[in-house]
Amino acid sequence: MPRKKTSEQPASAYPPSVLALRPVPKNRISEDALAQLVDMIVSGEVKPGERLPGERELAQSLSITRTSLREALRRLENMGLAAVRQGDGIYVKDFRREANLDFINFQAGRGAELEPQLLLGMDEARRLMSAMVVSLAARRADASDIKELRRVAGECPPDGSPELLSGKWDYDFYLTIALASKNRAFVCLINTMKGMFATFRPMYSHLDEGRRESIKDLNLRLVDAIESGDERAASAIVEERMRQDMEDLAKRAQSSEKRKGKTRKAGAK
Amino acid sequence: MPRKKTSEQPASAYPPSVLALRPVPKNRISEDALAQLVDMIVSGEVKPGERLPGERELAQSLSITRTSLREALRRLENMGLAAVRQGDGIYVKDFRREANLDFINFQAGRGAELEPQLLLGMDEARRLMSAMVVSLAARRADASDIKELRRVAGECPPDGSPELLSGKWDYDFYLTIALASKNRAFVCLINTMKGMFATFRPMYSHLDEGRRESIKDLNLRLVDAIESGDERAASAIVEERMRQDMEDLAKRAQSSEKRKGKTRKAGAK
DNA sequence: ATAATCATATTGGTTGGACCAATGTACCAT
DNA sequence: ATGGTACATTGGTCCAACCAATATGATTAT
Repeated sequence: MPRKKTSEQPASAYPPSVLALRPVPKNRISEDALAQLVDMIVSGEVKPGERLPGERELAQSLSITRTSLREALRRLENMGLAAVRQGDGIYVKDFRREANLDFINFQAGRGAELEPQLLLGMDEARRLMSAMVVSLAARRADASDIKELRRVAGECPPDGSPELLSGKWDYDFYLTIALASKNRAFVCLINTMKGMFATFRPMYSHLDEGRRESIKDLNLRLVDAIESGDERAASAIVEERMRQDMEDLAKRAQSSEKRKGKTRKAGAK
Repeated sequence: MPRKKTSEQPASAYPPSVLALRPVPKNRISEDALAQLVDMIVSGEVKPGERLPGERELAQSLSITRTSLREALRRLENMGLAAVRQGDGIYVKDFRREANLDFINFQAGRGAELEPQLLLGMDEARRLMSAMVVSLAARRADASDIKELRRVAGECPPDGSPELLSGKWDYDFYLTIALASKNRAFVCLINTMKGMFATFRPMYSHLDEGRRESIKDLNLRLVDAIESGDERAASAIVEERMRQDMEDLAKRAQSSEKRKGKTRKAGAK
């Protein structure tokens, strides 16, 4: 594609498509390899401290080149799952102790079946951190922030709609809140949690339907609370709703757990 | 190095070295390249939406191979600073809006001079999130957690010692707290914040000296509060100390700001 | 015996260049 | 206008070397 001048690029200018189609997973081969490596570690197939085969052998096992494998390894390192040392080898770390949010992000981003314990932990973290950001936003939001918040909240699609289900919308709303908190670290935090929104929204969508208050109304109420500067009220709105969701989810998970007896392993091999 | 059996590997078995030497930056070339790209973006040398030169040209400019450049690009993508699209090109994203914690982690991890605004935001986030984890730990820590906490806290080196200055020790302590919170997502959070401990501890070390209570004593007091299960008291200890630090830091930053008139730019080029 | 030194095989790090696959552009047919 | 098509450009992958660090074991010095 020969370029001409290509001045700018308005970033995300989505077509007005109404259909809800998955964006088509344009796999990068290193991502697939990475997923396999992660599964191998999380499933316990390889244990902490253990030494993995060399890059050459690993690449061959995965039927890819060292080049691609290395791209995967960089991220594996970054997630805190492995340590790669020149002249030595690739060592598995204890992910229960050393994995970081990039790991969670990766797992949430793809379809990976998460361990129930981790899932509940993520949800709790999401609840507490969201409340925190909301609280800060209530303290610092100025008039233009409120305006923007109300705009985003007003555009919230109806409960159950596919747009909302993608979690993209929750993300947009909370990103706006984070921007209003005037703390860029929290903006980064919300961005890191992006994958989590996509993970949880579909889980709660069932609960949403037939509820007394639509998400849109709830969020508009939240904006009001933020505008009034009442930190406690604002964070309480978030806490309350999310706590309800969590309890419902836990209840359902519990009964579903009972139904199948034991937890399945997610490992590959 | 011919292998034999290599059973396990006790992970970090540091020699009893007393000297405080930097671990020697064993640069991976892709890291250097990455740092340059990040600087280019953060400094505003290239703007959001803008299109970067192709991989081939970019690699040549950096005097590295495409292979190495690509490893850097993967992380640049992961930090939320750029979007790479096959057949199209590499586009700069708006880091103020889309960067995530991996970005902060990277910046904090190296010496990068952080913008004061971001620095204060990070500190506030650190304070709030630490208090949150402590609060949860107070709610859920069991006897063995307390024992481990007390052990780690007891080994805290004296204020001003080089060990403590590295931030590694703060990290260990808070990781133990996170483990006691029984929420693996928070364990991940602490791991993501690891670089921040290394960033802030040296800043506060000046304040530590000549203080009424050593860090060790403070933390032992914190463990007591956690043991008693008093969430409020426990988180209050953290909040109070960190708030003090923040205020002192802000005060100092302010006067230092006044002294030099304007903020320096950290960009390369 | 014990400790220091050295040679070496192994392993990750980097290179250069080739080819595959996706995509924007411009041009053409309808 | 609309839709198709050829093509140049750009990222994605592969391959096969060579460089650099390091664990290991034999050698040598003490």
